[in-house]
Amino acid sequence: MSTIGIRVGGASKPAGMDQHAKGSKGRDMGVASAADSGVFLACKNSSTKGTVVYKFVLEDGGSSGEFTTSQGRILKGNDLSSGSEKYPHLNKAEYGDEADERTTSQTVVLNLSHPHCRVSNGHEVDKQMHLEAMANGRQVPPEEKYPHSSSYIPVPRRRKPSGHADKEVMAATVLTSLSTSPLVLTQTASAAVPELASKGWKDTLSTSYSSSTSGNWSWDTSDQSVPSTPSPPLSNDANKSYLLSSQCDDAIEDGSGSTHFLFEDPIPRKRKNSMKVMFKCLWKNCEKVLSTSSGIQRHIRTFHLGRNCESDYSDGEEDFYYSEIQVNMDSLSEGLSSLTPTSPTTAGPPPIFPVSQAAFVHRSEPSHIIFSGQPGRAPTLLSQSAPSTLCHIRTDHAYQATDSGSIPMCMEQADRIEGMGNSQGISGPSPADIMKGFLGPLTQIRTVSFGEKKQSGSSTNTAIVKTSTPAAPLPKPAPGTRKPRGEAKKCRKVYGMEKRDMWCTACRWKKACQRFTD
DNA sequence: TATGCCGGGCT
DNA sequence: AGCCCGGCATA
Repeated sequence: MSTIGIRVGGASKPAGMDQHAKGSKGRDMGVASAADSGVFLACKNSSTKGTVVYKFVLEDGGSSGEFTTSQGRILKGNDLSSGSEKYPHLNKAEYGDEADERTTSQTVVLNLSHPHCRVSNGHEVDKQMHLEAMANGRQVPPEEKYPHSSSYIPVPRRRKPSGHADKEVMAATVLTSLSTSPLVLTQTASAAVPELASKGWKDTLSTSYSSSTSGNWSWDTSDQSVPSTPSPPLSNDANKSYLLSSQCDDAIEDGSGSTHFLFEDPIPRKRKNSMKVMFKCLWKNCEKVLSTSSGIQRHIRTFHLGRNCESDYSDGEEDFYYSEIQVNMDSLSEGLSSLTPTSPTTAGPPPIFPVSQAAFVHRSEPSHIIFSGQPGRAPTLLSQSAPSTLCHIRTDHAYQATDSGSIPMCMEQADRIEGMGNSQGISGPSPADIMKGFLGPLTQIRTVSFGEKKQSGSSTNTAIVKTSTPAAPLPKPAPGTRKPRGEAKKCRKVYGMEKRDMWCTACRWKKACQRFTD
C-alpha cells in the first residue's frame, strides 16, 4: 500500500502518514516535495498488497475541491472533516484561515485502486491515475490488493465497472483544482481526460498502456527495466531516489507480488508483435498459462510444490515444470491480449539454481520438459547427477566382495559431494578430488564405471561420472596412500611362482589376496 | 628387490 | 565379469 500525502500550501511532510499504511511493512518509497509550488507529495510504499492510498492534506481550507467517496458521498472543501478526526495529529497550525478547527487538518484518503502513481519531479501524482475518492478507513478489498512499485502502479485484476470512472474523473478534477502547481494541474487534467492528455506525455506512454472507455490505465511493472519502455519525464533527484528505491523494492518483491499480479491480471498493453511467449504449466491436470517465467514459477512453487508463496526462494525446480509456448495474441481474447511478455526479470540470464534437478528425476513429472530457453542446461547432466536411490557396494571383482573397505554411501552424502563439485566451477578441484578429500582415512573408495570405455572419455566426463558415484562414504586414506600390506602370507609365497595355478584368483590377477586375508 | 595390490585395459 | 598387467608402495 502506498500513501501519498499531498499538502497544498506547505512543504513539510505530514506527520503520521505511516498510520495509513496499516499492516504494512512500511517502506518509505520516497518523499518528494516542491516547496515552491506548494505541493507536497510523499509516497509511501509497503509490501502489503493493497491499494494505494493517497492522503491529501488540504492546507488550503478554502479550496473548492470535491472528493467523491466510495459511497458516493461528495466531500467538499470544508466537508472533509473525517480526515481530521482520524488524523488529529496533523498539524492544524499549518492551515490557514480555517474557521472550524475540525477542518483545519483535512485529510482525505483517496483509494487509488489502480493509479499510475508516477511521481514526477515531486509534483504530481500521475495524471493517469484513477482516483477513487473515499472516506478514511475504508477497508481495501482483498482482490484489489496487489504489490507494486511506487513508480508504476498496475491495474488490478478486477476493475470496477465504468461507473467508477466518473468518480475517478471527479477526484482527478479535485486534484487539479487543489494544486497550485502548473505541472500538477496539467497532468492531473490529463488524467481526467486521457484522450486529451498532453501529447508529450501520451506519446511516451503510448507503448506501455492502452486506453479503454473505462479509463483503465496501467503500467507493466515488469517493464521498468526495459529500456524500450517509455517513461514519463523524470528529472529531479528526489524522483530519482524515489525510483531507485522503488526498483529496489521491486527487486525484493519480484516474483512474489508484482509478477503474480502481472500474470493473472490482464493488462492492456500495446503490443508490437502478435506472437507472444507464454509459459504453460506442465503439471498434471494443470493448464495454467502465464505470460512470464517468474509467474509460472511462482504458480508452480505455490500451487504444485506447496511452498510458501511469500517466500521468493527458488531452487529452480519450477523450471522443469513449465514450458515456453508461442501464442498468437491475435487469436486470443481481448483480455489475454493484454498479457505482458516475458518480464525483464526473466529475460536476463537464467538464475543459477543449486543442484535440485535430482528432485525432478524423482518426481513423476511430464516427460516433455522444455528447458525454457536455457541451452546450457543439458538434460544429460540431469540424468547423470541424479543420485541413485540405492546405496550399493561396488567392487571391481568378485574376489573383492568380501572386502570390508567398501561401504555404502548414502544419497545425502553423495548429493553433498555432488553439490560441492558443482559449486567449484571449472577451475576448481575436480569432484573426484573433492570426493577423495571428503573421505576419511580408513576405507577405500571405488568408483563405479558407467561404461567400459570410461577411460577413453575426457577427464571432465570421468570426473562427472565419478562424482555421481554413490559409493563408499567413509573415510579413505589420502590419495596415494595404500592399505597397509597384510602380515599374512599370500598365495605367491605359499605356493610360489611354480604353482601359480594354485593361487587364488586375486593373487593371480595381482589383486589383494582373497585366500590369505589379514 | 620381492611382494602386495591398486588402477585400469582388454575381451 | 573375467582376465591381465603397469606401476606404485611397502617390507
